[in-house]
This record gives sequence, structure tokens and C-alpha cells, in this order.
Amino acid sequence: MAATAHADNRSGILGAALQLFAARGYDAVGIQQIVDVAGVTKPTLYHYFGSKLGLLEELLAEHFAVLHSELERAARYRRDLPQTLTEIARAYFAFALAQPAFYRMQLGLLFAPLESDGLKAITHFHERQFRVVEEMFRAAAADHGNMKGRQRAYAVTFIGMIHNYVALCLNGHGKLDDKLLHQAVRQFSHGIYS
Amino acid sequence: MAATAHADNRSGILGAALQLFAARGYDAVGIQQIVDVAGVTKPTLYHYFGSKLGLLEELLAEHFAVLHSELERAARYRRDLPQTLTEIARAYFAFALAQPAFYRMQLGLLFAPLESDGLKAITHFHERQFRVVEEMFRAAAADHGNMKGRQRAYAVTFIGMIHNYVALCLNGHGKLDDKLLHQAVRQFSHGIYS
DNA sequence: CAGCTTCTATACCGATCGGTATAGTTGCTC
DNA sequence: GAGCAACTATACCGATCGGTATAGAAGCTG
Repeated sequence: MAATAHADNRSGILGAALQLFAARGYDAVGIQQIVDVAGVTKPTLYHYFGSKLGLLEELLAEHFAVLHSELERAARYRRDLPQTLTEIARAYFAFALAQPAFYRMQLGLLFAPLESDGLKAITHFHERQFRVVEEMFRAAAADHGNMKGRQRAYAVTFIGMIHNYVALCLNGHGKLDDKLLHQAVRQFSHGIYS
Repeated sequence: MAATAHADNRSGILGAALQLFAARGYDAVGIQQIVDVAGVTKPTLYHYFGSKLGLLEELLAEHFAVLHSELERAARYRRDLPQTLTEIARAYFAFALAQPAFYRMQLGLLFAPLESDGLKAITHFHERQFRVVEEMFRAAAADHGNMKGRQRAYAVTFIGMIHNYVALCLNGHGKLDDKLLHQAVRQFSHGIYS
């Protein structure tokens, strides 16, 4: 049956690529390894994705679509900044728990070298996350006059802190639970003296 | 002259490798490219460094030695936590300004995939930085009773935040000056409502 | 000059790189 | 059954991968 085989092979390739990219990195993984793990051959991969980079882009697009929709829901400001921050962090934590391999992979791409294919492919997605959170801070600034002009810095710092916590937990130093969630938000909001 | 040629070739290879690793990533750079840029041939590189990974390790060791000595000086706690935090951040900022290419490279290795050679090579250096800063927080805890048991989290978060700011500036979004320095320390200490 | 160590170049190794030309095979439509 | 689009395997491409065997300069010591 072609339809089933189609879906199986396509998603099988995506799954194998995700697992390998997360474990060893985009550049360090060869096409041959991916198709071996997926149980197909190279022409099949090239039929669906056109190139190695195309495969990566498709992988990013499909997974980030989920995160972005959750993030936009969480980042709707309802005049309660601590609550909204908690929701945003919760969206990231939940995503990391649901897709740990993908989260690890995109973390690796976050600080990837400037001229690397990986960074070029992922920049747009990260930029979009920054904009969503920045927009939330802009809306919140109406209620918190003292954060004028720093919305961008806040967005970047907050997301960066979340990535930090998630990275720690992905490496076994901690657990992504509600306790850590509130600790992160409290530290971001009131600093270490709170 | 052998002595001069020795030093020239060795450091020339290190410089070429740093530039290329920072620009394209460890895995994406070939030995041939490195020796081409350095103006030598492969046996010369293998004479000095033994392998590609050995070259990376030597590069890390030489540069981190500088950062670590500065960091240990900055992290000596003198019963003034804001001042000490500022000193630590200043050490990182100064290092990033002096060695932007290296800083970019080690950032890329920070979140590198678990099984990548790069991460294995750099983990020990990052761990050492965490320990130094954690130790400082432990000493400071005597004066700040409310941060019991969170010294490790503080160290990781603080260094993570610094890396975040440096990464931003390395990508052109901001300037690593004293203004940013104090903003970072204030945000870490008192949160966004300060 | 002999002998030794240190360093460097030519030329090469097998393996793997990303990617593809060709030839089906399959299932659907008419 | 004919024709067609979608899909997949065999076998191959030139280029590059990390690494090395061999040989020869260069300088230093006796």
C-alpha cells in the first residue's frame, strides 16, 4: 500500500534524523546513517526532502509549529505578569518534556556558528519566539512603568533562562516540575534576594 | 630557523582552527581547510596535535587558562555580593571582547549534542567555571541567609545569563559595556521589577 | 663530517561525504 | 489492459573525510 508506506517512510526518516541530530549534531551525522536507522535507502530520503538541509528544515518546521501555537496561547497578556510568565515557562517545559530529543537539538542550534547551515535554518524560528514574548512584555509595560524600553532584553533573557533550566534538566541535573517552574519565574521577577 | 618556524606553524594552526571552528563549527571544518588557511600541510598539524580532537583540546586549554585565572581572581568573595557579581561578569565580558572568536566557539560547544566530541572536550572546563562561581555563592551565603542550598542553581543561572548577553552582543544586538554589565547584575540580583 | 632530533612536504590510504542516474515496482485511473 | 504518478532500490558519481608511510630538510652535538 503506497499511502501507508509513504507516511511510514517519511515519518520514519524524520524520526531517525531527529534522534541522530540530537545525539551527535547535524554536521556529524551522515545521510547514510539516517537512512540505515530509518530502514530505507537514500533515494527515498531525497524524494521526500530534496537535501540534507531540506530534511532539517522540515524537522524544525513541524516541531516548532507545535511550540509556537502553545507559546502564543501562553503569552496572551491578561494583566497578570507573573501568571503569564509562568504560563510561558510552562509551555516551554511541557514542550521539552514531550520532545526532549528535539529540544536538545534546537538548543544545539541556538548557539551554532554563524555560517553554519543549522543556524541559518533555525534563526527565523527563534526570532519568532522572541517577538511573541517581547510583545507580551510590551503589553505588560502599560501596567509596569519601570520596564520601559527593555522589553526586548527581557524577552531574550527570559527565554534564555528557560533554555538554561531545560538544558540542565535534560542533562540530568534536576527535574522539569512545577517547583522548578516557579523558582525560575520568581528568580526572573525578583532576583536572587527574593 | 627551526625554533621560529616551530612557533609560527603551531600557533598559525591554532589560529586558523579557531577562526574556522568559530565560523563553521568543529564538525563542519576539515583538516585540509585548517592547514590551507594556516599555510602548512597535514603532517605538520599531526606532528603538533596528534589528531583533530587533540587540536581542539589544545585550543580549549590555552584559551580557558586565561579565562579561569581571571575568573578565580574576580570570584574571590569580599563580603560584597553585588560587587563580586559585577567583577565576575566583567571578567567574562572582557574575555569575550578580547577573544570573540573563541567565545563564540565555546558557546557553540556549550549546548552541543551529548555524544559529540566537542561537548566531551569542553565539559570539564565549564564544570570548573561552575564550581568557582558556586563556591563564591557558598561563601556569600553566610551573609545572605535566604539563598540556602541554591548556590549551584545561582551559579549556573548567572553564568548562563552572562553567556546570553555575550551571545547577543556577538551577534550585533548590543554592546558589551559597563552599562550592560550593571544591567545584567541588577536584573540577576533584583529581577525585572527593580 | 657523522649522528641525532625536530620538523615538514609529497603522495597516498580506505572510508565516507552529499547527491543522483537508471530502472523498476506499486497502485490508481481510464 | 494502457497509461500515469508516486515511490523505492541498485549502483554509482566526484569530492572530501581523518589520518599516515616515507622521505627529506634543518639545526644541533659530538
